[in-house]
Amino acid sequence: MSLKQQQEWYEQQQKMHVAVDCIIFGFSEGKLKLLVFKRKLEPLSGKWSLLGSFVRGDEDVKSATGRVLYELTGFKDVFLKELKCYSNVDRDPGQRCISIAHYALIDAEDRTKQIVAGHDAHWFTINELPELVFDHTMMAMDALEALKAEARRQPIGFELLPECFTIPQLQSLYEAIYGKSLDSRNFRKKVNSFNVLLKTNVKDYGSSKKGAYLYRFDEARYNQLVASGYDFVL
Amino acid sequence: MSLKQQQEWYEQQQKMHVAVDCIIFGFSEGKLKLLVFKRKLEPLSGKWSLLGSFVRGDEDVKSATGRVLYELTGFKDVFLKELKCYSNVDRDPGQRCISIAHYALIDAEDRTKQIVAGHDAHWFTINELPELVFDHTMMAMDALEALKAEARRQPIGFELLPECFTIPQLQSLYEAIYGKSLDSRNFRKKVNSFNVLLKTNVKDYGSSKKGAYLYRFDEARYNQLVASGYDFVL
DNA sequence: CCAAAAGTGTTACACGTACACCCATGA
DNA sequence: TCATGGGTGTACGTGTAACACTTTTGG
Repeated sequence: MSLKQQQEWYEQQQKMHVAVDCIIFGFSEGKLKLLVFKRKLEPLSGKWSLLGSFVRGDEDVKSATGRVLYELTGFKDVFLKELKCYSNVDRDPGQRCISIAHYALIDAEDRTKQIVAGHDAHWFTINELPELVFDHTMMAMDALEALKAEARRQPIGFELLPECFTIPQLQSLYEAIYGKSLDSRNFRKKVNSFNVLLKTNVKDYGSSKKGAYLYRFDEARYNQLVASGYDFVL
Repeated sequence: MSLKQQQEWYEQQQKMHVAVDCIIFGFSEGKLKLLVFKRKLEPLSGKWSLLGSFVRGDEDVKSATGRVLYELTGFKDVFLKELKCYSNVDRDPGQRCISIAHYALIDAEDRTKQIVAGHDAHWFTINELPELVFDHTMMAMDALEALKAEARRQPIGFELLPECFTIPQLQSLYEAIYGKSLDSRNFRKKVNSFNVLLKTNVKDYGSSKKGAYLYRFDEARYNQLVASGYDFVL
């Protein structure tokens, strides 16, 4: 096949819109939450929707997700993991459009409140999600499953917490992810066995009179654990 | 935003070619293998390549993968699992083109020999792979990692074997996937504990004088195990 | 009778899991 | 002083991993 023929053949093939959608997980008030936005485009303008965008000609899919996440939340270097490609022929009533979904883990407490207000966005607890446009509800369910599965392979829980956190906070995060309560003694034992926590001398009195010690985590050791594929079952 | 504006906006967005590629795993002669094809298109015509195709307007991504797999190998209802979306801007020197890769598990012994000959294809042992076009080598490496990870979650090993197989065959398959040797007593104990094997009275004398009993697996029990998310660590 | 692969049990150790009480503090 | 959440140790059972010998049969 000549180069010209090849170019013609490429042209014959149907092109498609390629979008990205992002399931944004956060953790606040002891609950696992999802950040969803009021859609600004027809069709279904005004309905709740995941964060999304079309992929530009000069960026790859993950960059596109990172870009739109940055544009709307100001967060950079967010934990982003590819979930799945959604490609049903009629998933978008506008035009043929496939979407590659990623999920993101961010610290919801932090600066997000203003951002949320400024973009018609809202944090919903995962089991109180409103109806979402298109196949976004499916994406959210799939992402939750993936998060559960991933939580036992990697210590991703930390991505959802602020820099300093208490053990009870960490435990309640894992309880929220797994949807069941854990024994605090066994939890501490396990977490300590990984040697990824650095105890500070500071106590957090936010949720008890006695106060709980704040920890930060040991990045080096943490990355080492992730790289070695350690199993993080809690 | 009006419907017209929305349509215009959709149109402004760059469309892309959307392709699928398929990493086809097989198991024969005690080795884990990959089926690769001589590329028939410029650029890089004649080089080794994974099985691929463009996605048509009337099919989703997984269907497209299934279709091209069927067209070239005649296999239907193959185990297919989405791997990852490859979307580097310059991954295809022809045009901007993203590709969603799946991996497939098929019984390599079976009917594939004629097919292979008829399509300029070849089974390569995974650690003797030739150079592949574009980012296909990366896809193959990623697929192997994913297969290893998946093998401990689901009893996918069976997909790669003929209907009847011996325990030593099954063991050597897992040894090939994990890249290490396993203790035969522990292996049998573990496999038996799943109750997915049905012993036949037939022996296979292909690899020993004594002969090894052939087993088939219990579909019902197998599907039940997969559904319950049982951990299949060997 | 020998080589080559199939098949079979037991033991030690690690890890997961269940479980109850004291501590520190603010109200 | 009491209510609330933080923090600690032990005992038991399950599952994993290490280990060697007998059986069958074709050449």
